[in-house]
Amino acid sequence: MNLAEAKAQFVQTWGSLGAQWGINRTMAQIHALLLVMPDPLSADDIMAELNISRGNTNMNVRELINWGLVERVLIPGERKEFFVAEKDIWKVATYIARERKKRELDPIMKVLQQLQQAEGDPRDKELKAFKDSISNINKFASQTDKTISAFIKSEENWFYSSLLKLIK
Amino acid sequence: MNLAEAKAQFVQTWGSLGAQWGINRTMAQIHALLLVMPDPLSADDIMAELNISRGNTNMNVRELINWGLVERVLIPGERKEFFVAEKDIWKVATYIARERKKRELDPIMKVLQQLQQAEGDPRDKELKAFKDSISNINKFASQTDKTISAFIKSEENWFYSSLLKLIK
DNA sequence: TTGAACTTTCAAAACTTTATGAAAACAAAG
DNA sequence: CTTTGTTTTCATAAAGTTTTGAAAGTTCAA
Repeated sequence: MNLAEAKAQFVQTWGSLGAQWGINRTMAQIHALLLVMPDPLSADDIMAELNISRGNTNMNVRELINWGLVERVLIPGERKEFFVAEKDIWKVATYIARERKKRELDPIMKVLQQLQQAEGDPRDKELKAFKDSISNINKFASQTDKTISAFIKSEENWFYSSLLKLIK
Repeated sequence: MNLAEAKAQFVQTWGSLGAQWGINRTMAQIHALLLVMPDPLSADDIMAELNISRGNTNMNVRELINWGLVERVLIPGERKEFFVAEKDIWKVATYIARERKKRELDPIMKVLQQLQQAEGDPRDKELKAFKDSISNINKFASQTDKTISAFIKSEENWFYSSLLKLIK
């Protein structure tokens, strides 16, 4: 397998992986393409490389920027905008963790809190069983939340401490 | 909020959460319903409770059984089949982890192995950059794989050790 | 101010996934 | 073997998601 083939394979694999997660195929493919390209690409480059429309490119690049996985860069003398992906895979993982926590874990924890307040006769066995189930799920969710927060934080600290070294 | 409302809310929330993951909405709703019901339900119960068709019920229950999240139970004197969900949320988490590892992580690791073999002039800078990227992703994937395996294994051990206590 | 280069939006079309329900298959009881 | 209650399958319908591309919007140099 040569370099071009390998790159294409990577883009395609990352794409179908993304699809299995909540991320859409094109968004994952654009991310893969940028991950594998050392230099910034323009919207036109991405369109040509992946054979997708301008609108599609624009939409998905914007979403990647929202997730913090891709950055706009300006190249002096060029009018177009260019894009690069965060290459440090640990950072990528923490950005994804942060985003998914926000979108998935936080909302369910909120609902679980409410469900614990379910009212009724305290001697009702069914009610008791329900509250127990919810309480267990709640404990699990809190534990998971703490773990993810710690993971995200560890990466942030790493970032700030190296920033500190840099400016000191 | 009374018990019935709380249950309905839980089923609905768990359902939309599942949809954000790879799991489909109905599958997650059936799971939630069984989680919250102390006694086994039949296919007809599920159909009535969630307003879905027989085919849909059958398909999604089967998938839940594949994942190990739900079990068929036979009730003496009844001709129908009944279903119960695993209620221990930690076990649920490990079953899901196991299934997702198998479907998502294992295949990508296989591809990454292959991509490291990409051929070409060893002095080519681009090739070198590509191999470096892949190598980093690979390291990350292995680390993740180990962590998940450890998690799955810890649960298995816990299971076997309590089984042992039980029969001893 | 104009117009060329570029980006963004959005309604409609293409595509993908999921659900339905009638029919087939199966299994227990008579 | 036949009837009856039940589960499974599968072609088709419905719902949901993603993509397209043309039009509107923006920016900037001249």
